[in-house]
Amino acid sequence: MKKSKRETAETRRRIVLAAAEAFRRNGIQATGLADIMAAAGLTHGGFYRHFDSKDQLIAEACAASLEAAGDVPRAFAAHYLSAEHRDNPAEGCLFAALGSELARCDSHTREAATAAFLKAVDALAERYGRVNPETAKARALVALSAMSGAITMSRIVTDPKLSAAILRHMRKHLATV
Amino acid sequence: MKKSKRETAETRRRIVLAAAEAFRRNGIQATGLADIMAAAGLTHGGFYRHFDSKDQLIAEACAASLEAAGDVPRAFAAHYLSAEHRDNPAEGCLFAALGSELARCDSHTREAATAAFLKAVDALAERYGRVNPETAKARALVALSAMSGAITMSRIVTDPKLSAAILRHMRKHLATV
DNA sequence: TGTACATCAGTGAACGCGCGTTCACTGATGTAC
DNA sequence: TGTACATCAGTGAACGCGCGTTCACTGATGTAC
Repeated sequence: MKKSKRETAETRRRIVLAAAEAFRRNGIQATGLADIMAAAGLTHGGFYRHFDSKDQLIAEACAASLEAAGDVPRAFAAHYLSAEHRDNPAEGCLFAALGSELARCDSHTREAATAAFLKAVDALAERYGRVNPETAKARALVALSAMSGAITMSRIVTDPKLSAAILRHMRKHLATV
Repeated sequence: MKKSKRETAETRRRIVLAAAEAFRRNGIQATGLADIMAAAGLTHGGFYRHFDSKDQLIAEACAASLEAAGDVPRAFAAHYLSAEHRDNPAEGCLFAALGSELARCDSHTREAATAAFLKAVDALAERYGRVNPETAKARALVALSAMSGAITMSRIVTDPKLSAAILRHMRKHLATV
């Protein structure tokens, strides 16, 4: 059942994207390779034709999640701090979905995360207009950290009103900065 | 080898505290019951004389972590956003250490977390002086979410200077609010 | 207060299970002639 | 262009391992008389 090079590359990509979603939805440790392979429409035996280890997939899946986030869109904070984002971690921000797990990942994964974070910081800083670049970058650092913390807290809390209040007040707060 | 009631209660407490530390240090899923029992100076077989399940221990250990945090001390933000706190998750804030894992825990655990978060919000709000209570509470919500996000980001990032900058800028930012 | 007995905290071995990983095998693909 | 063969993506079963959980057993404790 050998596949063409193009099919092989597509399969590999499918596995990475399935992993990126599953990790954000259920956590890295809680997601088994068999789950991911099944989500990609395969059996788990074939995994090692594409990757050396689960750790390698983790690094690539996280990089893919961060890449998919892309540049910071207009009205970024409003969308980031929405109930929709809170309720759909699988399609949302990696830092919010996996923050504390990410902090314990190996250096490959954390370096990918660092690069993507810096890229997001720069993209956001550019939108701060006519302040000096250092100040803009500092603001962006603060805003991104604060936003990911707010989404995480809004997901932990069991009271829906409190959860909504966390997002609403953080939105207002960042609008005034 | 039956133990006295007092000894039994002390043992139970020791298990909970060992779990609270181990969970924050290594993550909840990554920490085995045998690890915890060994840290408490016991063999793993005795676990079920004290708890019904790992989930029950998770809830109690998280509650203990949150309780140990206690009231919001003076110069709270400066200490919370320190390199020392960043480098010692085992003795630090539960939300920062386990945020994304906590968001996937059962309702018992998340309710304990919610109650403790609200308590911390109120304690911090009181320190905002002469603004009206609602505004103070909103500020406290924002500050606590932002701080936990900043510590988490500072732990993910591999560049020490960037990590320090995240904490420094968040400290400055919250000082001006 | 002293004795006989039921309780139960803790031990250490065992359980089933799911995990990451490996492997023999299949058969379509790509390559060499 | 056609044929023969090596490659290798994917399957499905198996591996060892560590996990949460259970259990028979031990012996000090607390209780009933």
